[in-house]
Amino acid sequence: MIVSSSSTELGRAEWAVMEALWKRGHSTATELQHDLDEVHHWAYSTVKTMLDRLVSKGFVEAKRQGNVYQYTPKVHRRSVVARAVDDLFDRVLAGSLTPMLDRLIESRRLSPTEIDGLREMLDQYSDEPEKDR
Amino acid sequence: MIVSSSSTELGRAEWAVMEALWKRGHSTATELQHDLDEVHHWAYSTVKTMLDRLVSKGFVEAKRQGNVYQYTPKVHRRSVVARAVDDLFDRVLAGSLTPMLDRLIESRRLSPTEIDGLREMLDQYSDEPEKDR
DNA sequence: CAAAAGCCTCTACACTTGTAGAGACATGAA
DNA sequence: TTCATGTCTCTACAAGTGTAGAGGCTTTTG
Repeated sequence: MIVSSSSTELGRAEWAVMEALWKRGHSTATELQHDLDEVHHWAYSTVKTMLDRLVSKGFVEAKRQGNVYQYTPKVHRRSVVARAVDDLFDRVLAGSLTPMLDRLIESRRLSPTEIDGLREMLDQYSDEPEKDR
Repeated sequence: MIVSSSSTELGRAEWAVMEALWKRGHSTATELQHDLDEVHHWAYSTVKTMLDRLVSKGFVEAKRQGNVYQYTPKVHRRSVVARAVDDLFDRVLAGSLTPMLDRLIESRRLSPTEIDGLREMLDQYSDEPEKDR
């Protein structure tokens, strides 16, 4: 097959597929399609296309096993999330962070536990020497 | 002119134009094009297209003054940022926030001042009663 | 007035993303 | 062996996004 592209970004649907794949660790297209079917009613070929695109973007690895492909994430969720966050910064916030943090707080998305965790991180962070910028 | 679309999301270039417009408060296409020219070498018509798309998306208002259009933001930066942040959450983080905060810290994007600010916000936040979820 | 300059409108095109149908191949069951 | 079933490959298409050229009106200027 010849699907080719190479952007670094994932669309919504692609994310959903990645999430499903991360959840399973590795999987076939059919399995994923079933998993995803609970939420998104995508045809097999839709999921397959997504997977193949993810492969050409380097997020997923495909190994043929007999006549079936096993797909495996090639990247950790952490790092992809990191990229997405960075992306939002560069793209949207362009340097000014506080509006975002502000928003985090405002929208009540932080659980008390998360707040504590964040406090710890902050403490830790301000102890450490500053790296760049 | 008949450019029509209506998604709620802004692409990179659209963001850049919005930023430039917010900075000025209101502006003509030509002015914006000049402003943006320092970073992005966009043709006049490129900027104009962006503006018109932003208008049909409801982010910007266009008023004809004589033979020239004055463009004005119809939405506050805050709220658009908020939307973008929410979007990233729903799309990417799907509930688990800490990786994101983690990332914030990790990437050294927080200035000491911001950290202090954040501390304050956290304090304030944990005093307030919890709203939903 | 004629030419230049400035801003506008139209139109277009390539790439990305979401979504999927149609037909091909293989493999197990009748 | 033939058929059904599972899986794959190819192809396509619409909407969204980045990018811009070409040509048209109007206002300024020589």
